[in-house]
Amino acid sequence: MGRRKIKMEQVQDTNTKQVTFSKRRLGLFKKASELATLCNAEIGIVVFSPGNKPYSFGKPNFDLIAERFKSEFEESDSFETSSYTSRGSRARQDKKICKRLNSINEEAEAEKKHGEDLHMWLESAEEDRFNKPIEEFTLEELKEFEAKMKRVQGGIQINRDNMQASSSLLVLCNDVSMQLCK
Amino acid sequence: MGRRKIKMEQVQDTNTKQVTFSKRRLGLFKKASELATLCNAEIGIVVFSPGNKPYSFGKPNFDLIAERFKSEFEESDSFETSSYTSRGSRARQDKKICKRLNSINEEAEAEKKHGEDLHMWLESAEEDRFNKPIEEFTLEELKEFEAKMKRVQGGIQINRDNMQASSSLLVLCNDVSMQLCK
DNA sequence: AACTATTTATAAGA
DNA sequence: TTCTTATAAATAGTT
Repeated sequence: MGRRKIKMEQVQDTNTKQVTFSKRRLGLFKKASELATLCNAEIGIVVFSPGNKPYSFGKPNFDLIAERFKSEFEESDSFETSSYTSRGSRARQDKKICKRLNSINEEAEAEKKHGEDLHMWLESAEEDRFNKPIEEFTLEELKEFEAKMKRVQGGIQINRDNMQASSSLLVLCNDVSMQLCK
Repeated sequence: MGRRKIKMEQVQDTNTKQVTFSKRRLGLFKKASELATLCNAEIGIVVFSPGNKPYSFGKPNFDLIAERFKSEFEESDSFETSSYTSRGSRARQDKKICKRLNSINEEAEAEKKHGEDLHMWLESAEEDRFNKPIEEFTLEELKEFEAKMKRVQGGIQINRDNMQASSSLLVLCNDVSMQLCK
């Protein structure tokens, strides 16, 4: 997409890489915004630059949720009025949310679980559904699958609403990290 | 970017919107993949379709992205916090989330939704647009897995990144909701 | 699912 | 860094 076609590999020249990152990050966010608008979709993106600076994007309902969180935080710190103090307070709250997510991650011991997920999935797929398209899985089969997932992971529930809630937290973190690092 | 320029507003026709979503979500993920490759950047994306189906993308994987949140916030926050005050605030947040989760959790639809969500998750593994070198699993494991999935569904190719992202997200969601609502 | 006419993104260059 | 522009890439409407 430019004067020349480029290889899909890490750009070697540091400066060029930085320029490419800036341009493409903006492009990506624009695409995300369009997707959200055109399709009424909810999107959250986090990007860490090669220099490890975080950038994020979120649209649109998650922003509202994030706003709610912010309001709550500010409410709880109503005795502090200077913007400096407020920011400190915000940061503390933000940290707590992310710490919670993090501790969850540690507890999960992600690497191991991934392996177990894979094996579980394999087992489930193996049973008797050889030529069945995914659309034909019955609710019973799906429930059985879920039961197996639970055994492996000790209680996973695949629930859309929970996912949304969690995503809200993640996106809130994104939003926060963007502000902190602006 | 097509036969005609379109207005940046929600697409009205349901079918067209679905097609647009599919095309653009893939485009977005491809862009994200390129950005990650070219600039050695880390990226995480969560997208909910208009039908609330979750899709995600992560490179190198979702866990690492989440991990990055943690370190960023610990670096940015050197304040000590009164646990009393934060607990009050935290509790309010928790309550809000619980309320939200509960309100959405309608008994009548529960079973159906559950089945649909499982279905979604299975579907999310179908794409193979962004293959990456294997890190967490051995090549043998992946090949075996892929072979089995193909037998089951007649040609599914697993996207490791997407699967990991989905898996991680599920783990996060589950644990978050458990902590918040119990 | 494919296919193009067009629009959009962007690699180099200024 | 910001703007310009030639070209690659994405995609809206079509088949």
